[in-house]
Amino acid sequence: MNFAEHPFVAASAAEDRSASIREQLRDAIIDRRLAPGTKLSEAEVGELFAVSRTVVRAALQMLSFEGLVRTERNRGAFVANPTPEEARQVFDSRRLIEPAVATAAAARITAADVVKLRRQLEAEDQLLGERGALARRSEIRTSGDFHLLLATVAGNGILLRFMEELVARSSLVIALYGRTGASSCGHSEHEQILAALVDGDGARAGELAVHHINHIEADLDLRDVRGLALREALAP
Amino acid sequence: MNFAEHPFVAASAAEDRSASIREQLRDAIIDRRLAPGTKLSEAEVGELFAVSRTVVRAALQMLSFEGLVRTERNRGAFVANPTPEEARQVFDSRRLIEPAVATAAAARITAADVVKLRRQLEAEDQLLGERGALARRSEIRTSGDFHLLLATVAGNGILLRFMEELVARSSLVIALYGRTGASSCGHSEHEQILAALVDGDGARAGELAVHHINHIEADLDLRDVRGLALREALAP
DNA sequence: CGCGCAAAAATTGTATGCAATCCAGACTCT
DNA sequence: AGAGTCTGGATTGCATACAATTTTTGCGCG
Repeated sequence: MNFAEHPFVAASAAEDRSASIREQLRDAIIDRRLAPGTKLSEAEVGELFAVSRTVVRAALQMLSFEGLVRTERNRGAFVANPTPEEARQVFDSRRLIEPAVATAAAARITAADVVKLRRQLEAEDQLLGERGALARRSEIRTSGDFHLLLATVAGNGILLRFMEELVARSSLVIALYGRTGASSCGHSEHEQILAALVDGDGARAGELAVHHINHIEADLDLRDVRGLALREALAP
Repeated sequence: MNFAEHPFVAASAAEDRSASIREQLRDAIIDRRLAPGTKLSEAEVGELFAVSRTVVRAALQMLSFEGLVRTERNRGAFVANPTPEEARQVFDSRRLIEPAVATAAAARITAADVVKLRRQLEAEDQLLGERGALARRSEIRTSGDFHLLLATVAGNGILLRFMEELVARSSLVIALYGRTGASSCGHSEHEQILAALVDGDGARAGELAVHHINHIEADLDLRDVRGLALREALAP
């Protein structure tokens, strides 16, 4: 039952399959097709992607480093289930890093960058118009891509990688604790940030970024309500 | 709540051998017993630690994520050889994160923390007194531990992990580009920062942290002089 | 003497087998 | 019945075997 032509795959080429699996799993986690706490059995994942456990393990290790899965020795890997405290730390970190990223981006942005960013905003717009849970999920991920694009423009590869992790974890947090997924990442705020960037107004871009993050976090319900942590998850 | 002490420690190295190997390799890289560009052959490392290539690969993958080794597909893993540009990015990132860490630490520091930090400073003092290249190397690493301790006190696990990576890469950069390894991490500045912390003066602690990083970077020689990049390394 | 070029050697990428560990459920004893 | 214990099955951790790829070596030729 290992038929190669599976729905996914197709994505990147045959080379570096563990990276490909990592990305697909990450996407699935981020838009919550995989619920937090879900067990990611090596054999099962391997069968799904038609690879051996070896490469699955590599992918899971990467995701573990990113904080998207939690691994327990001799027990396996599970989709991360961030606590409210961890969620706060994620947003604290973003509040620290993103304004600096925005400011740096303002100083380095090029016309080509602007084009890319506008395209990104259009993609958001489109999803915003659509209805349905699937669109909501894609919206969260797409919205995160805007922030990553910004970090790319900023030109600091290390901060970009940090941002990748933070954005991914944010998506997970939003999916978990978000009240109105819709306004999760106010679209107009992205536009305002972009406007500040093209004006070359780094300071304003930074401020807007902070406000933006505050708004996102304000939409979360981070009350400690984990009384029923008897079993982290119940879906095998 | 199985929240293992993340910072260093590593508990007993007996279990999880890949983590143990990762730490030993990291230490070796940081104090430059392993020169940048050195090839880390899986078989060789495995023989050295008496484990199979499987666990070596896991360790190398982790180090690759940390930016301490660079892996090329089908070619292997090499000790990272950061460019001046990467070095600047490391310090830019630290200038961004560390003041916030210091400020947060000032707000949360406890008496027990102060004791730990003082002990750390004493260890630095001792190494500062010793002569020899080995002491210099240990000094760089120990000095970094002060910063990590600070990040632990700050209480944000995510930023702590970022700091771990940044400090490790800094050590590598200092070893590579440092002029006077001795003053690489002015000891008195650590003391000043600690003093600000016990005063509860977060703002001052933050400022001192920035100055401190500036001093470290000022001691580097980051001119682009990589003309002889014919072979990244010559020591097999 | 240097320059391609092909085969061998070495090294990494992946799959698979085995031992150790964990979990679920049946069983026993009180 | 309830609590503890034991055993069977499943899953992970690790080592090893094999395939794919790169690097080196050896050789003939200009």
